[in-house]
Amino acid sequence: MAAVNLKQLAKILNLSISTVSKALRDSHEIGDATKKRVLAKAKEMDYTPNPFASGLRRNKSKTIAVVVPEVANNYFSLAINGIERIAQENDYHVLIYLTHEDIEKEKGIMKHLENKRVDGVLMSVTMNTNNQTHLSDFQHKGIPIVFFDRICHEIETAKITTDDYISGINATKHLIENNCKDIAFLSLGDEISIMQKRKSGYLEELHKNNMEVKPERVIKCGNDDEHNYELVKKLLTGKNKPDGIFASVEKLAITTYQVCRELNINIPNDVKIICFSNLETASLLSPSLSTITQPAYNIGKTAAEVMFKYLDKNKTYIPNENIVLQSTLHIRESSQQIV
Amino acid sequence: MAAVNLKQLAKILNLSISTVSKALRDSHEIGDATKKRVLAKAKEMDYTPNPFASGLRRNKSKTIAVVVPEVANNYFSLAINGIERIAQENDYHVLIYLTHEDIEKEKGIMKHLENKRVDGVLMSVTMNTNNQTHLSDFQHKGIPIVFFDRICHEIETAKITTDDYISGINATKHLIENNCKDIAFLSLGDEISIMQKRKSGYLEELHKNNMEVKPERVIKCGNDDEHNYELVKKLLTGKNKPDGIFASVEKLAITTYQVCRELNINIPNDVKIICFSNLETASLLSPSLSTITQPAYNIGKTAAEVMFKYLDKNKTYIPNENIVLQSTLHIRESSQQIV
DNA sequence: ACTATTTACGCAAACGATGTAGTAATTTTA
DNA sequence: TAAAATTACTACATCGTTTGCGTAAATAGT
Repeated sequence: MAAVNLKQLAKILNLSISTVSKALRDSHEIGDATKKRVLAKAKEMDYTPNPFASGLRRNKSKTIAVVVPEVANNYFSLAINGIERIAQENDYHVLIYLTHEDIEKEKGIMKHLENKRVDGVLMSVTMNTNNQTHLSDFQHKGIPIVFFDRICHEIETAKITTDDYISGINATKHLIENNCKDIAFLSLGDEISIMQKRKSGYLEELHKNNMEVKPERVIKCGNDDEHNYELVKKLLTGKNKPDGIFASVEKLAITTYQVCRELNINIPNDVKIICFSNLETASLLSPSLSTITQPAYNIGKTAAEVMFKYLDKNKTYIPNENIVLQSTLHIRESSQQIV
Repeated sequence: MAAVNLKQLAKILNLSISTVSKALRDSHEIGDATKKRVLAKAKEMDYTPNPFASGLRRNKSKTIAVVVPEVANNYFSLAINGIERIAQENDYHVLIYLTHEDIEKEKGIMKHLENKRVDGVLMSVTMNTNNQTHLSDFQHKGIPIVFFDRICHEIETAKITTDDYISGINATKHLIENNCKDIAFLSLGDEISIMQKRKSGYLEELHKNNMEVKPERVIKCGNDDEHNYELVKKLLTGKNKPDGIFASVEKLAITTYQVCRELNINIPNDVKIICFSNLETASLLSPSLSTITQPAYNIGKTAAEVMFKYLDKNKTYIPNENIVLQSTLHIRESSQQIV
């Protein structure tokens, strides 16, 4: 019942502890016959090395951490799926930490992880992460970070993103092609880079089409869903309504749908909507929702692969590298001009 | 930059390692003045104890594992949310493992966890977990398990579930009240207890209403989405179609929606649908989806709380306990008789 | 004033695995 | 055939913390 350890195995086999240890690690110092004997007994006794002992000795945790804002989110849960897959393949364990978009919580989590509990961190920062000293401090402790999606430009490391700027352009262009004259952009905060990029694409495309860029059409939403609801409601109330909405994240599109339902605004007749989303049921919504869909699973998978590429080589320093995966545009009813 | 350890702290403070250690743990053996001096220096030097060393010494990992079939699933991601919250409050770390409904993977994961890497496991078993020896073996290693939702009756421990039998009755009753004469039940496998309970509720209610219980109306779906699609398509093709569908899990309802779309079957006119689901966008679907919604966040939270109740007392044995939380029925368009 | 007790600290042995440095016995080499 | 090299093992220090025990000095008790 109690876990068997090397000492007990050694005693039973009439060998020294180090011989058993080496045999299990297939060292050349140990004879083949002995190795076989040890392996057999170890299997029989169901021996498995104590991770704390070897972690302490080898200074390796065989664990990575994933730090994300939320898990009850289609994008992040798919990314975690990809990460977990690669971690299992590499015989690694995955710790998960949720920041709930709280920068203080993010700092606290990083502090907790500084003590070598993990070999590396995969993260998507908070919407409020405008200052990165807690991240560079962390890096200087010798633990590598790889960013995905919500990256931190100032930190030198690998960053996995999607083509947010292009997607921003394409989404906006699509709305314009479908006759939108006045497009609003729903942003989630404005600190983080993906928002800047998506917004840049939006602004750039407006500009290219000689459309007026009205600052009040960029709505800075946040983490409080009710407040977001009010913001969107205000946007869609009164005479001066936009006829197109580009939501930078899924939940803001959902909020918009709810507001439209309350205000009896018809999508896409009165207002057209497109958004970044990994919603499975996008095509089943009423009306079906046009999305820019990020390859979330692959983003997670890629982030993990990059991390392990360096961990395998025992490199704690990961040089700057930008890996950009492509999102796909799924045009559905919510953004289409009705003919 | 390199992490500072007790030895270095002790040298700087001109104290012994044990004094520093005890001071940090607020031992009564250490004088107040010394304690203050140590605490201050530790903070200044940013000391944090090595988790492997203390884990090894104290035989405590300060970590729990969550083993679930999927994470890209509204129910489980909400549950994880609740678990993570409680874990953070208790200064614990959360490892996550996905079985992808693969019983062999589940066994492998449990084997990996046997070596005291975690202090406890919160789990929802695979749809195929019909044999529990790997779980009882695990328990006998002295690591407690708490089950949530997909429980294993045979294992003696705490189990957090919802009122699945009652919900099964209520959902079926609701369909009958809305004039359904021939209701199909979409099951996910048939091994696990929640399926048995949901199905029992369904069968019981049919029986109570003197409705014929046709075995072919219980469709055993699985983990292969395409195969499920075919099963549902077959169910809804031809003359002898059911006029009501009770989907035991969210994804089977989504599949049903997709099939209905392909076959041009009108919901709820031709067939009414209700399902267990934590889909945020249930009310935005076309038609809006009637659901039995489980308190997923609270289930996770409760499971974690029960676990910590025992971990705090250093009890590795958790006696049998069934905690049942209530689901709520949300009636929407998909199941309603049109008047 | 002389013995008990308390206070405040240090020593050293764990925890379990790993890896370096040894050491006999055997084999190879010159 | 003596020296060198290889083989197959063991002893032991080490990773960083924790903790039981020991012990001086200070304090209290009689």
